[in-house]
Amino acid sequence: MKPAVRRTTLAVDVVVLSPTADALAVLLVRTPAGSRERWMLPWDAPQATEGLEEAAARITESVLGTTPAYFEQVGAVADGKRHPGDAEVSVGIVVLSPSGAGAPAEDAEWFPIASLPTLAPRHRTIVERAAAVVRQRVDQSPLAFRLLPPTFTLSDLQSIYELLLSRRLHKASFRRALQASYLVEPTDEWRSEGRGRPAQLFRFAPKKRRGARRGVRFDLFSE
Amino acid sequence: MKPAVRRTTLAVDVVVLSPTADALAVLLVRTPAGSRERWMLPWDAPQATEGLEEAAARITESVLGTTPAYFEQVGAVADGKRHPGDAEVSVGIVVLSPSGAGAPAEDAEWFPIASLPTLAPRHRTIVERAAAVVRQRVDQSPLAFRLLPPTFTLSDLQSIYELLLSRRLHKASFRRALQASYLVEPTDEWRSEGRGRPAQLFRFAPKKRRGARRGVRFDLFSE
DNA sequence: GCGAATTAGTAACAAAACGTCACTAATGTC
DNA sequence: GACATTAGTGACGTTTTGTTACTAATTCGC
Repeated sequence: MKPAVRRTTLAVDVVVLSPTADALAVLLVRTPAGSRERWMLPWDAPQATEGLEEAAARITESVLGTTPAYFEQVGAVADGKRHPGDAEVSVGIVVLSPSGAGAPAEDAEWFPIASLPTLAPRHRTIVERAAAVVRQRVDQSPLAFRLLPPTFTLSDLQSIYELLLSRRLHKASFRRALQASYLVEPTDEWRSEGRGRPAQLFRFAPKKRRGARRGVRFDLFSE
Repeated sequence: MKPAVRRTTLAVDVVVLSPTADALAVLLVRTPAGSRERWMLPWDAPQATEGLEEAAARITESVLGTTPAYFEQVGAVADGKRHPGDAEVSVGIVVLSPSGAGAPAEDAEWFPIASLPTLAPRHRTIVERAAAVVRQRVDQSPLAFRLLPPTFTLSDLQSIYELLLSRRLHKASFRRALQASYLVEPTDEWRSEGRGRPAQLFRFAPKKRRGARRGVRFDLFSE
């Protein structure tokens, strides 16, 4: 084998996710005039000196006005399908943005992930894979907390999990599991939403857990 | 934002994993004369018409002589660290090869993952991330079965899980969980290894499981 | 041939985790 | 003050899990 590099057109495509009223939303930008679709994921080529997550941060910044702190890679895609900039290879990156952080630029808009407008096929693939990645990692990384402001109520947190997993969770079980995980700590503040009992605010503050590793799970094929 | 593609040097770096006697092994190839390190991961640029997994299959084929069937993406890396071919961006791909499948080419060799020779920094990163990815997904995808021949004993399977997770599992728990998962079915064959009671051979044959989804896990930070 | 060693496989029990129901608590609305 | 609404918890039965201890089938040494 005589390996050799080859110059390839590369794009970083960013799936910015944020919870809206009652659905996960994706940030899309309007395409330039003359494009086949009206909307696309924010994307750009990575600059020479810049890492891929850095590129994703820069792209997000330009569309949302804030620099996000949390990324997950969706992976690289070279499926031959059409990309808005005709990149041969795309690197998909998910950016998690807390509700209420930043504001979409003039040509950008939030869309519920379940009802997106038509996208270039490559972009549709990336959004689907992004959703799968997020769903898969939600209980192995502190993903859900990155979709919330620094302090939040436990009901808020449960709603995020319900959005991400798209199924209802039982309140008592959820709280018991959370308690056992030492991931949050209460603050002194309480928030009254209008009606109902005020809720205590918590913050994400994971404590070192002793390595109580359990057996194998065999959670395959979870559909 | 005016996104535009840019030509970038890209490499597909392949981490071929296979179980050897008592450790996971990585397949490395000798570097060309004059390189800083003596060994490297097999790699190449993806050809114009070829997907990334296809490229990984081709590269593996050229080093091991067999076309593997299972891939996991490690993700794209553009960390500025040195790559043997000075690619700006690497896509890492894990290939799982059953024990005994194929034979290393003349300039290739298996190394236990825990004691690799010096690699270019980029390659070291990719191996580390590959190990992490495999460990993380082992109970969500049928990963372990791809490291075994088509039929295997339950003790074989348990050993693979122990290799991947690098911790011991309890036999009874392991088998009970496996039973409940409907992932394997027994064959009529038995294998005698020399000493000890012969073991029944099983094959990987996942059955549709009713979606008995449970609550959230909060298995964070399982370091 | 026969006991010791070795590997495979399982039954059964205790502890932990989980799903659920039913309740108490604090607020706003009428 | 009754009631609707949201927050939070106690308690109970069921399921899952970790562990121990056993039985089963083979080879090895003698």
